[in-house]
Formats: sequence, structure tokens, C-alpha cells
Amino acid sequence: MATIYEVSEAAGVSLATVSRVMNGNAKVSERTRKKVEDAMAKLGYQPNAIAQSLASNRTNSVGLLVSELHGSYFGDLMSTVEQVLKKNGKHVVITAGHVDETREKEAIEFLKSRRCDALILHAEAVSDDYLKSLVDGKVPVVLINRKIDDIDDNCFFVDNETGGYIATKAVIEQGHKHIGYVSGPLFKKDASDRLKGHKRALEEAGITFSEGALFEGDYHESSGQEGMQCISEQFPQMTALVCANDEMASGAMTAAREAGKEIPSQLSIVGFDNVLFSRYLYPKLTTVDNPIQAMGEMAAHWVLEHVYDIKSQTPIKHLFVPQIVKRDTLAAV
Amino acid sequence: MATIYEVSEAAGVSLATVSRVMNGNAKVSERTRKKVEDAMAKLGYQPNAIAQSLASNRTNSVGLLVSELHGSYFGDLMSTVEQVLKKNGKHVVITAGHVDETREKEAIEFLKSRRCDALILHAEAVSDDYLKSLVDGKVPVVLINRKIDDIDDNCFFVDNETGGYIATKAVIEQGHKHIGYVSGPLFKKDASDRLKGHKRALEEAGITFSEGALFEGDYHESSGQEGMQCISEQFPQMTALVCANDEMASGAMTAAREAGKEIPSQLSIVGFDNVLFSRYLYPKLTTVDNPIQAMGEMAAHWVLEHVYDIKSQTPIKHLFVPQIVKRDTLAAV
DNA sequence: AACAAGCTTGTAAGCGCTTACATAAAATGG
DNA sequence: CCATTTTATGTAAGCGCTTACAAGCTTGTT
Repeated sequence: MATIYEVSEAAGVSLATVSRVMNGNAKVSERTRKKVEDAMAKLGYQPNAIAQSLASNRTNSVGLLVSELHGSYFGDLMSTVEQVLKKNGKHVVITAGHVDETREKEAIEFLKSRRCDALILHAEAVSDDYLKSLVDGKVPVVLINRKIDDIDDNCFFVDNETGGYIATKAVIEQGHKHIGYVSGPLFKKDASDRLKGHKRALEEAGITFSEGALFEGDYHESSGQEGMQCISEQFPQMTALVCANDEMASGAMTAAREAGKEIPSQLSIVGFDNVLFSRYLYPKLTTVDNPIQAMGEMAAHWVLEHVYDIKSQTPIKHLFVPQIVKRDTLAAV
Repeated sequence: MATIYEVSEAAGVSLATVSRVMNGNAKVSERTRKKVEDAMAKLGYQPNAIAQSLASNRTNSVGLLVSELHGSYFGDLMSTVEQVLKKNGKHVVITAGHVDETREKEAIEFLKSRRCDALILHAEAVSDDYLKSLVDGKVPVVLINRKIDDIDDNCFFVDNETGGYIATKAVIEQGHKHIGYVSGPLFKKDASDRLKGHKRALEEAGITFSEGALFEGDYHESSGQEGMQCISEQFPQMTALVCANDEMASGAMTAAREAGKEIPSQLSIVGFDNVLFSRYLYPKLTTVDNPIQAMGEMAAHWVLEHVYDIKSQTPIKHLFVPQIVKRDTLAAV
């Protein structure tokens, strides 16, 4: 692997000059630029990014923490962030935190130790205080899908309460009165917010919430099945089921079918997130669009603007409002 | 950010000693180790991975190239590779090549410039020769889902021809004689191999292949829909459709339903890959399991063994044989 | 022709670590 | 108790770059 030294020798110029043509910033005469470029090409020279980073204190890479590397939701997030950043010559270093406090912290430490220029975090397990101190630290940090008071400017989040509200509202508008709800794990803020919205919609419509109509799942498909079974036992009059994400909605659909219920004629189902596969389901899932891609894009733009001084045309916005996506699993009672 | 120098000062020892306790390799007395560790804790010292890499010529990170950051197939791959490597203290740097020759090369150059200790590539667009020269280069490289003669030892691949064969065989065994096929883009080796297997199965059963029964798709859902429509026009007697991946199978199912055909009573469908959502589909998709996770695991183990000298218990294997997963979209004619 | 002003290039000091080598201290043996 | 080996620590030279600063060249101007 050729080094800058060999290039400088081959081109008959100093190290500094080679560095200059590499970075294209300082002024170099056409003739020497050409000489250097030829030498680089001849040697197949490839700058050592590690050495560059050490010397310049810039890595041109931003760290991205997600909970998992698989799954539509995170796939969409990673994909969007990478696209925006790559378009501007920056790179993404991705790590997974697996919704575990220790592992999230480790992942963040890793990103910091790699001297990422900025961090984009979808952190679910670490505390607000930890994140606050992180934001107060030296490396710029933004949070996705999390709102923490005092550091609102570093947060990009969707209004989950409203999301839960509109999901249930859509169901109520179809005349349903007996509505089940499969929530996510309630220690998660997004899950409890969505539930709160659900309850508000019920209340507003004069429907009393019943404990038997609620099942606390874990956002995975299987708990949607469980939830479906559990609720239909305790709350057999149910005509509609709202699920806190699409995975669980899919599980619920499977369980409903196994129980001989037709969707949507006998049971309406609404999901949340609008991940890609919700369109593949049969019937196509009515769901609440969670603008994860828009958030990822915003976060990336924030970083470009604040860290690399690359302004984008679109203004930065922090709060995203979810919208209902009506498809085929919701029908009038 | 404290440096090793400040730690050495605080602990009253030399740089070298601090480095030694950090790396835990050389011998350091209990007393000084304690002093250093205390100093580190007090200063909140965090080693600079960039500087470590430059000095040691080791990054402890392996590069992973995938085609996209979203999608079940790549999600599974990234997730598995990360898990195996992280368990052994190594990190993954992920990049996307977007099935484009230039972008794949750029992504690989990026990984090399970051001085990854090894590369795991799911490269689809670059040539065999390019990959061969890469393998002959200095940084260890393994290929996933690609077999290139002469460098078999660096390849982990599934027998796509057999996969195509067993998919079609399964259909034939159910008595079908009029079988459509939606292939992937035929410039891709896996797509053409699967088609080859399909043709072999037909031939073996004495069924003549008809051009009208074939549609060349692009592996995306929409082309499954197109394929379904196109084939049922030109080949209306079709009773079963084999698709070269699950996404297209899902699209085909949608199109079939829109055309009023019931699955599987009027039309059997078989997919390929067995991605996660194939289980969520209704009816649940019969498909060919593509052991992407197993391949990812193997590739990671290969790297651990060859680059980091960490042996695993399971022997390295290069060829993976796909298996049919019978679910609900395949019925007797 | 002499000189200032502007360009272009070179020199050298780091960036924060690792590691071969040298040296000092402790342990061993006769 | 001294010579010899072993063990613990320090010294200093890099790793491959960037970037102040200095120095050398061109110009244009008078």
C-alpha cells in the first residue's frame, strides 16, 4: 500500500503538496497537480483514512445507533440516513444497541472511540439523563424518535400520542364501539404514548376503556397473536383491534384467521408504523404512517448543517405528525 | 478528551506502561496496574481508536458490503454477521453498494481506506476478475452468495441451481404441468442459476418449457405483479407459478387475487429465500430456504479464524444447499 | 533595476497511540 | 554475597497524514 511519502517522491514534490492536491483546498499550480495525480495513479495510491483522521481530527463519518440491524423500521432508517449522508461525501458507521442499556452504552462508546464527527441515535434503553449529558458533551448528537425536555433541538420525534389517537379515531369513525388494543412494552415511551392517545380517543367518543380489551405485547409478531387470542377471550364482543405496530397487527391477523374470523367484515384491524410489508399483507393493512424516513432525513440534514456546515434547502423540523393510511383491514361495523 | 499522556502523568508512569495495561498483553505489576486504572477512571479516559489503529495497524473492524441497508434478506445478513463478530470483540463497518458497479467499487474502496482488517462482501455488480484481484490483494476478503472459480475458499454460496430445481420439483410433485416462472434479472448469476434449475426440473418431468411462461423480473414486488399478469395472458392454462424470490411471489399473490384467482386452490405459488415476512403473508408462502444467516455466520467465523486467529468449533463450509419450506400456497392440481 | 505583493512549494511539528529496545529492579542460584 | 537470569518499566522511533509557518518564485510597478 503506497503512502503519501512514495507519491511525493515519485512526483518530485513534498509531502505537503501531495496532501494539498488530495484535499483540493489550497492552491497548487496546474503543472504540479498533474504530476502528483499521475504519480498517484501510477502507484495506485489510496489515502489512509485512519491517518487522515488522526491528523485532521475529522473522520467524515457519522455514527448511527439503531436497536436492530434487521426489521423494516430500522432498515428504512439506516437506508435513508446513509443516502443523505453519502450524497454529501460523508459515511455512516452503524451499530446496534439491542434495546439493552449496557449494550446501547457500549455501542455509543464505540462510536465515540471511532471519533465519529456526530452521532445519530435511536436509543431506547438508556436514560434521559445519560442522553442529556451526552448532548452536553463534545461530539454533536441528535436523537431519533425520542423527545427529551431541555434538549428539544437535538430531538426528532413523532407525536405518538396523536398517532394512537388517530388510529383509534379512524376505527371509531367506522362505528366501532368494542375496540381492543395490543400495546407495545409500556416501559417504552412510544408505546405508552400511543396507548394514551388510544384512551383519549375512546374517552372523547364516550367509550369506557376496559382492562380486558388491553394486551401488553412486545412489538413482535408472536405477541400480536397472543394479544388477539387473549383479548377475544376476555372481550368477546370486540369488533375492531388496534395494534401498536404493524408486526403485531400481522400476528393478530393470523390469529384472527385461525379463529375463523374474517377481516375486515368480522374484525377490523389497524396497525402502526406503515412499514414496507404492511402493503404485502392480505388484506392490505390500514395503519398509521410513522415518518421514520423523514426523521432520518432530517437528522442527517441537521448533522450536515451543524457539523459540516452544509446547508440544505429544507428547513429543519423536529416534530413529525403521523397520518392514517387507509387500506383494506378497516370496515364499518 | 483525555489522552494517554495525561493518564501516564496522573498515574506517574510512562506512556508505554499505560498502553500495556490497556492492552493487557505485556506484564505489568499489580500495583502499577492499579495506579493506571485509577488514573484512567478518574480522568474518564477513553482510548482513541483511530490512533490505536494507526499505530498498531489493526482496526478490529471488518467491513461488510451489502446491496441495500433495508430489506429482510440484508437485514438478516447484517444482523448475523454483527452478532458473531461482536461476540468476539470485533466491529462491523457496513456499506451499501446498491447493485451498481461504480458504487460497489467505491464502497469497497471506502472499507479499504478505513483499513478494515477483513472484508465480507455481498457484491453483485462487480466482475469476477475484479474480485479475484481483490482476493489476491493484501486484505483478506470473503464473498457471500457468489462462487468464483480459483478462489472457492473465499466463497460462501448457496446452490441456486438446485434451489430452482427443488422449487419446481415440489410443484411438479403436486401434479402441476403448466408452470409459470418469474425470474430475477438474468444478468445476475443467482437468477440465471435458479432458472436453469427450473428448466432441469421441467425437462426431467417431460414438460416442455415455453417462453410465454417465463417473465424476467427485477426481484422487486411490483415485477411479481407484472409477471403474474403477463404470464397469465400468454399462458392462461397455468396452474402454478414459481418465483425467483419472495418479494416477487408476494406481488404475484396480490395480482392473482386481483384477477380473482384463489390461492392455492386455483393457483399455487412458490417463492425463494424464505425471508421473514414470507410467514406473514396470507396464505403463508411455500418457499425455498436460502440460508443467508448460515452463510453470514460462516463468513464471520472464517474471518475470526483466518484474521484474528480465533478458532470456532464448527468446521468451515462453503457450499450451502437450499431446502424447500412447505407452507400454504402450494396445493395439488 | 529594485522591490513589494501575491503565489506556490517546502519544512517540520504534531495527532495519540504501539512496540522494539534499553535499562533498572528483583529474583535465583551457587 | 555476587553473578546471572528474569521481570518490570522507561525511552524513543515510528504509523501516514495535516497544517502552521517559512522560504522561494513570479509578477507588476515605479
